[in-house]
Amino acid sequence: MEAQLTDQTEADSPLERYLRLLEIIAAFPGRLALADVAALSDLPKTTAHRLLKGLVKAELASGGQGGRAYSVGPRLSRILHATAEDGWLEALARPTLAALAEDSGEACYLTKLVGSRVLVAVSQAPEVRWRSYVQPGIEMPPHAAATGKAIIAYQSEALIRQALAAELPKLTVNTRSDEAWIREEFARVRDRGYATCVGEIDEGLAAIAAPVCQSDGLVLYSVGMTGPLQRIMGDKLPHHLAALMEASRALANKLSIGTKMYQAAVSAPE
Amino acid sequence: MEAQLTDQTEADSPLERYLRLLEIIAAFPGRLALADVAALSDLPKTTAHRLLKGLVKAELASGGQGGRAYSVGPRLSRILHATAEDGWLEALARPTLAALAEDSGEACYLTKLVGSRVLVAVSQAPEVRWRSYVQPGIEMPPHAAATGKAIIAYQSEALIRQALAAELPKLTVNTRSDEAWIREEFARVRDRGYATCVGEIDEGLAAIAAPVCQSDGLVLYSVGMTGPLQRIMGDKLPHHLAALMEASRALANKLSIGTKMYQAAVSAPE
DNA sequence: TGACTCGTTCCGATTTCCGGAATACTGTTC
DNA sequence: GAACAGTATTCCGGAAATCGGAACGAGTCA
Repeated sequence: MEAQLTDQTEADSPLERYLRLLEIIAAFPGRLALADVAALSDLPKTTAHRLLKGLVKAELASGGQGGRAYSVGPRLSRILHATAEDGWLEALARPTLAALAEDSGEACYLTKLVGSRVLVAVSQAPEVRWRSYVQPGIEMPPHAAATGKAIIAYQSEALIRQALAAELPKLTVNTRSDEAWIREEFARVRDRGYATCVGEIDEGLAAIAAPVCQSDGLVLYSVGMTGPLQRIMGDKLPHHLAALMEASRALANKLSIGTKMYQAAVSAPE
Repeated sequence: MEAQLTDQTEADSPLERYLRLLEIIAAFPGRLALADVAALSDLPKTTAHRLLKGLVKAELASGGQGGRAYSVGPRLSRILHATAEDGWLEALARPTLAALAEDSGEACYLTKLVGSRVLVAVSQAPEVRWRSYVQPGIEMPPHAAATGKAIIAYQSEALIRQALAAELPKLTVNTRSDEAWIREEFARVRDRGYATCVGEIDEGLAAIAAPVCQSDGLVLYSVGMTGPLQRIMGDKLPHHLAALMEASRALANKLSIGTKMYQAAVSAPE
């Protein structure tokens, strides 16, 4: 072997190999087959195949099976988004949330996906009066909360399973904890484009929520509105829904630019 | 053999463990010590320590040594930036590049770091006439091109070594391929804040380039200007350099908005 | 000083990874 | 339809990495 030059290269751990492959498919997203990856990485086809399968299973890469065109999976984005201290997010989302809260007179908030959990990132109560307020940082149950459903329903099967593996408490008589129903509910959410919560967390409270879709189709955030059941689900529901969907679109626009700038800037040199 | 039911016990491969740790430190950046990570991940201290060291060595995480506060490293950002279609980048950079090209009358372009290679992301020729045009997507050699030097000179030792491990062809009589000289050149680049290429790629061509520095020091892009040697390196060089540095600052500003919000939010109590 | 916690190193048992050889699955050509 | 090229995928013995309990230095508080 001509191992003169490769000799000085540092230890080639399995982790390093995974990352090298990931960088290769990241450089040419969606246009590399197994043979290409193997050639570019100087690895035997067999080894490249095994490593790629590992990357796909970990959701770091996607494609592979039959489609034979690998690209970067959703997990990287999820990790980087989870790092965000919510300062910049707040600055971008606050105006939209404030307008939504003012228009509806209800509490509105933005949630984000952290691992397989859904946390409140930014919260905004309407000016009018103290009605309700959603504390930033609290966790939204994926099977009951509108914002929880609105995010989890759009995730990969692996992440959905992970989310549903957690304890799913029956909070009220309306709460459904059986997986079959929850999956049907997720299908309804995807079908309608928004999620609801009708007395499933608190008997008198309802909520509606919409996913915030990135340009690449990933859903890492959702925007929600909550209040007394009659006020949310009454005559004004169509109006609330229209405003919510409009807010979702506006946020998608801002966040898709803001997150990319944030990703460029995050991480510390030393 | 028939392990259909054991299917639900997710395989806990080493890669999966690495990622779980990474997600944990991503969720609480800069405030977790080893013991915390071990507790949150349900792993023995020893194992957590070993895995974290692996993450740090791979530049997926940073911190660790003594500082006892882990956070997400620069590598994830690099990978995600490599995958990003350059649409948003183009929208942000095009006006600045156009102004620079118009002012100088030369071809100007923005390059980005992809793995350990430097590729042209956005290119802009001056209106005046056909002079030269740099094709987006082509690779810039790290030892000869001004834009290559301007990015690689600011990277970590590991990435510099990786970049210089590639073949460094002697393109003209002026090209230097010996590592000692290249590292001195990188030091000069860091010292002056810009890079040059004087007939090192084509005998009659010269180029100048400046890194686009994020406010935290990370360099993922550089902006360059190229043209005939006499026109670039002649009397107008000071003017070109000033315009280039100004363009670099303008681009850095656009890309760093996220960081400033982040820092404002982080400078909190405790 | 002693008790405590922290990060770190050591090392045998265990597990995973490695990659050549062989196999299965396409779609194309004659 | 048979032969063929080009894929992706499985098999499996040898090699190498990982695992984590035990033990070690360094710092801290009482």
